[in-house]
Amino acid sequence: MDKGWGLTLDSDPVTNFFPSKTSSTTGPFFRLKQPADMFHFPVSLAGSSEDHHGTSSPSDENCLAVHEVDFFSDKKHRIVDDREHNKTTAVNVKETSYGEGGSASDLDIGLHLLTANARSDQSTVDDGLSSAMKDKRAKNMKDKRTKNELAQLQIELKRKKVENQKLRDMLSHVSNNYSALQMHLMTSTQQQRNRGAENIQEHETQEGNSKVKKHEMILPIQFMGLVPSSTAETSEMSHSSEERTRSGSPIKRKNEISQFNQENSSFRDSRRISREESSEFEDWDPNKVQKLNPAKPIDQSSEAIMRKARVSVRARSEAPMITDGCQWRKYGQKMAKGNPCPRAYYRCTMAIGCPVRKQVQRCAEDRTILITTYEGNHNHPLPPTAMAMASTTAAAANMLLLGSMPSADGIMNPNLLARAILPCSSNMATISASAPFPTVTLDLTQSPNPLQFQRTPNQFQVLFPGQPQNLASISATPVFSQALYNQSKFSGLQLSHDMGSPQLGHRVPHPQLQQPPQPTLADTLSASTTTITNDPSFTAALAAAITSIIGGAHPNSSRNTPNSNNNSNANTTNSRQ
DNA sequence: CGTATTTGACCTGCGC
DNA sequence: GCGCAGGTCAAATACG
Repeated sequence: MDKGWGLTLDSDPVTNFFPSKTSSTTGPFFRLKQPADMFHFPVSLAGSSEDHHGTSSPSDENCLAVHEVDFFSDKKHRIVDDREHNKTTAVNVKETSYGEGGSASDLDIGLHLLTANARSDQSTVDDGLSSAMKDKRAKNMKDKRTKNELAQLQIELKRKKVENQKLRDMLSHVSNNYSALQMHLMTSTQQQRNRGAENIQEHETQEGNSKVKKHEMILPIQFMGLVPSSTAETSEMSHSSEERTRSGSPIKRKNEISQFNQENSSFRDSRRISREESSEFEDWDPNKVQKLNPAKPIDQSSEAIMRKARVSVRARSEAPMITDGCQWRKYGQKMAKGNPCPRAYYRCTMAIGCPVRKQVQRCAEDRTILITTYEGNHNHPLPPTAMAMASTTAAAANMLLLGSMPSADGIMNPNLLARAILPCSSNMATISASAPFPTVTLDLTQSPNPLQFQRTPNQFQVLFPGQPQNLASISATPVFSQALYNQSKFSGLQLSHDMGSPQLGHRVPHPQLQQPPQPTLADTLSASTTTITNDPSFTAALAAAITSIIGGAHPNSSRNTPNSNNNSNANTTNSRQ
């Protein structure tokens, strides 16, 4: 502060100028009022340096260097390079400061010194300047203003980028917290039920209980698809076929085994598989694994079903496929019987060896409806935009898993289960246990105006119980997935229990099966609604979910097709070719 | 030129 | 055993 003056103006929109680095190091001193400005000052300085050098001219040496920097706040700061008492500079300070609405009262003591000095010398200086010099100077000023506007825009751009990055970090953080909280809630609920069940089933062996607990701890993690589960995935892939045979009707078991063997045989073909995938499957052997893991009947069989459980999402979309946040690579297309539209096969490419696949096909009856069928669990973290759909499908798959438990009829009545699971919207979610794989269908085509939700998410609590069409949109949220998951557990198991299950003897009984005070669906709905409405991340999750649904219908969303998304992951799946 | 998509061939299961 | 259908592979092709 020993050689320059700083001044500030709050309402002067005059274009600013930055001093060159040279000037800033040799003499002029910048004084900024607020510490926050110091944070961004280096960025501004860098831009200003270019401006000054780019317009350097003899006259520039006499030109004013007044800089107005619009930082985060609305306050604008003018930095003055006094150019060592140059009188011309002083004149321009006066012109720009007062002539455009600047208030002298806003000036600090430095300005007063400067302007006082300028006023005293103004007449003589102006008299000595030729009109040509004035024009030239005006031109230079204009150029500098333009360039500074550009610099300012660049600064703004940088600032926006920084803010975006911060927001992304925050969103990621919130998502992680949300996931953790969600899982904590789930495990707590499970443990609570376990405690209640343990009071009743005292005859159960300690081993059986440990299996159940392990099972219930594993499922939420995998089903929600919120954490990397490479180990879980590999274990999932190493399920014994024998355990698969315990989990369904003879037909279903046969299909599962054959399908799995088909996969296994193809995966074992070293010519066809990548090293990453082969490492995941090459050692698979039903008998071998059965020997190695003789004491994991529950999670093995459940995960085996999960592997083949499918979640079909029906949504209206003009795009080739809906935007679900994941990256997919198309690996095949086939004409399916009974549908003139081809069925496309996609594989998740967000991580090496991710087993998730999906089929995309247009509805034969209504070409505007896009049917996307998901299969498998992601073995990698998901971006927030993908979390919604992934968790929804995972929860639905879990609904299948628990709903397809063996019963007297092999598999319980799908329609009955669907109505029990989603009593308020049985026409939205349907379950098909027909061969080859159990499939739950989420019909999102009945949502009249999803944007309405985006605008007024608070309506959710009101609309949830009574408006199935909105439930469709809701179902795409992780929260509702949680509700779906819980409901499926309650309903499915309750039905299983009611209908009797002679084959349950082969499995470790679920605590819920023998827990007298079963939560009612109303309780579940109420709890789910409370959870949803109290969840601070719900709005973001809902927005992401809706975006994932709507995005597919947007013409521009086609850029999110595998064509455009797989660039960064191309070597992931292409490496095997 | 690297990567993604296309598309015919191939594999497997299932029904007859 | 044969044909059909679903699913996958991988060479050919397209694309940026």
